[in-house]
Amino acid sequence: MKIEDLKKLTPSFYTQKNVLAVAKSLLGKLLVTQFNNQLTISRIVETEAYEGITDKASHAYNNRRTTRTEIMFGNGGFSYVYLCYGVHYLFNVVTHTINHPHAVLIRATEPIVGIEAMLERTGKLTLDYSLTKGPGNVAKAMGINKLHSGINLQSNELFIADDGYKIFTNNILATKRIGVDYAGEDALLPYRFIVKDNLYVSGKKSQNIAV
DNA sequence: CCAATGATTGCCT
DNA sequence: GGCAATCATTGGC
Repeated sequence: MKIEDLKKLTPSFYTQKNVLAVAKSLLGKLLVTQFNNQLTISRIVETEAYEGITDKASHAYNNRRTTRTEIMFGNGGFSYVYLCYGVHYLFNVVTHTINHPHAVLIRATEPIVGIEAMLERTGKLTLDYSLTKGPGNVAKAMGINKLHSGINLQSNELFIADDGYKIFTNNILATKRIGVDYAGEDALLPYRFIVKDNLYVSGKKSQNIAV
């Protein structure tokens, strides 16, 4: 796979008003990073939607606008990366338009290109499903950190592409979001989307992958 | 200024 | 299943 063959998702994809539709559409798309000339690609299999100022689980809830979340208040199509628990970077895609701080968290992917680099970045010796299972692991394997917050997803170093791979609607499951119990009734919203039976989806025990 | 905390993970029992 | 790691950000004083 060559980077010039990959078709980036357009700005109008990201500025859609329905963040749930975007979160679902992102399933099956390719997350591409090329930092320091190292190409890594993985396929998105789990997402979570954060619906702006009315969503108690969102960093932008109640129009809370801070230095960290400022990028969410800008136009869709940019990355929002932040440090969680002082330990893990989580990669989000900003959606909707200016002053509508919606975002989609990428929670799990399936490694496609640059697996050696991913193993090196994560300090793993062998490939198993934990390599890109869970949002912290996705960012680590793809080489995404705080420096990559606010990047335009039309950039060549970080973007999402469509290679024609289709996920059918009946293979998508919606569940409540993970780790947002503090959000009261909003913690129950079915805003997490997963590819049915995909072994990289978070929450299952990892096992070795047959070669 | 400073204490509290989290959109998690992995190791321990 | 329980919990420690670890720190930028946040909000209160």
